[in-house]
Amino acid sequence: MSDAESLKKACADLADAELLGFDVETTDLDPYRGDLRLIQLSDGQKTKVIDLKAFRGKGDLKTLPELAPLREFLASPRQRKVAHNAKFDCKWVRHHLGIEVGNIYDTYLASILIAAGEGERRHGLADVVQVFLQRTLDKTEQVSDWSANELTQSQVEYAARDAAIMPEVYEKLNERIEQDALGDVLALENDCVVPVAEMELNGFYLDQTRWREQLDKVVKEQTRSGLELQELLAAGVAQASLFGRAEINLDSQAQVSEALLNLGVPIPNTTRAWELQPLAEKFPVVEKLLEYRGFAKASQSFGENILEFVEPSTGRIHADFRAIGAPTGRFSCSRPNLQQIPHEAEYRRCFRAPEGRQLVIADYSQIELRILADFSEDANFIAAFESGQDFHAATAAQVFRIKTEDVSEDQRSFAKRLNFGVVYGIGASRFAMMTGLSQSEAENTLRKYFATYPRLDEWLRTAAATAKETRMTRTRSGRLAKFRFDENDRASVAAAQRYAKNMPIQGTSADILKRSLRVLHDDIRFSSARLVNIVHDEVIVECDAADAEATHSKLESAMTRAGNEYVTRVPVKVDIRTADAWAK
DNA sequence: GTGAAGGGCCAC
DNA sequence: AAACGTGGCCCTTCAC
Repeated sequence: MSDAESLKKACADLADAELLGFDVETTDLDPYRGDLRLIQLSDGQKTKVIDLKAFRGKGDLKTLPELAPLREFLASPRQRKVAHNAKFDCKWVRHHLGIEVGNIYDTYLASILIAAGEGERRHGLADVVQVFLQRTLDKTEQVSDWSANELTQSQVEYAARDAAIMPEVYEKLNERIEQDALGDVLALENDCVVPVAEMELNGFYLDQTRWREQLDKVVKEQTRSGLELQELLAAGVAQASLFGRAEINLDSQAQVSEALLNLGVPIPNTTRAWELQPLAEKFPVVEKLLEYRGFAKASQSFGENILEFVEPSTGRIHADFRAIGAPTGRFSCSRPNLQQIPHEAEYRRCFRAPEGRQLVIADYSQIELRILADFSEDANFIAAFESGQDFHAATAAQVFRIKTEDVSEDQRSFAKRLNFGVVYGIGASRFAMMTGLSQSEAENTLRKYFATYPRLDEWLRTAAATAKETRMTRTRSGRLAKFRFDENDRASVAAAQRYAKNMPIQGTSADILKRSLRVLHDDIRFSSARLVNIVHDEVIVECDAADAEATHSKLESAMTRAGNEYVTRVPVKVDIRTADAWAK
């Protein structure tokens, strides 16, 4: 339909439904580039396909009175809107109709939660319909031309079908969600859809001039370093090649390895930085290679490519966040990945607040260790946090049985690396390699560590043992991870056990971050504050300079409250600052 | 030309 | 022989 009267009637027709399939068709994948063409709503019996093309000519869709019934309908929390990858639909409705969709149920996220990290299962709507309804869904019209003046019968039918099937998909999926006790974690995920959709629409402002200045510097350095490296490597190639000096592709590890061999450098199995590092002192060419690699990485991964993601109409970067990017529940981010911007100030200072705005940057302090303390209920581990002192120094004091003020820099460093290693299920050999201790010294230190924290030791052992039996584990929200391993393959058992130790910790951290996004969203509504980036345990909000103080306390409070919902035996600490830019 | 695999490295 | 968890993206290499 495409007129005001029938739109009003359509909304009234569906008003009594508790559950509605919800879908949109658009002329592009990017809401900043294309138009929202169709909105489809269905209770499973009655299906309404609303063509916005006719309304577009009449004014701004955000305020057009004729669309008011639709906007109210979508915003209302009364009907549950069931959509597949609802983030997509929410972004379009938010951007083009100015509406925050109320009461979302995302079957895409539900399907991923049910799969619990198992197998290579796909989660497109057609895949989910196949698995849960044993029916084949034709998606060929998905990529058809949705900008045509007149849509074909086939297009309209396709659009209607996608919405009409959703209530049925919901029934089947939700049955499994209940069976697998995934209701709470799905609610957590559904609550995040709108905050994440808005974060992507908000984008993160990048100072392109600063970025380019930094890039120019790096490229110059890379060129200089590359020439010098070429010089040093040429000596090796000259002997090997009758034609004398040949250009080496410095980005080819095969060519570089060969040249290094010719120079008599005893290269290890790999040419990774941490393997080459010990050789750098003896061989200037290795040192030069490492220097070159640093500049190459910087210019290739954090150069022009990032600038290409700046949306011209906003001057900002609108990255793509996947809510369940990892089976642990962590987000992943791409195009570009704003979660891997180098920590150095030269890069992060380019991500700044525009004129008149400020950034409020908050992160959970040592959240994974606090979660581990909370899980294990180890009195000493908890005490180390409750002391309020430097945590790694406090553990060093406990492990080495000395006063905190007597802890040496070395001892603190050992404690720090142990604390982090433990979260990943580290073994003595890896710890030895990491610290330069001998195997037996490493074993000794680990033994002392676990003697200090007996309940922690116990928790980790139980996690590993249970994993072997049940082949699954959960986070605090009930997020489930299943894993496969071959009982006869010791390496695969060990890998599964490390995962079983780490997943509940990493995953609970993800739960907490997600919860904080929802709490924050509700707290900053109707203010100038906008969520612009998240990095696993960090949240970045941009706001008017005048609102900085209020935003600061709202963010701190939201994150603390979210943390306290999942971590109760250990204090949750949020480090927070207001700044012009992301850099410290 | 396109795509997958592998090495390498950035983040937490 | 041995590897400490989760990602994305760059480049080269190699197959089609």
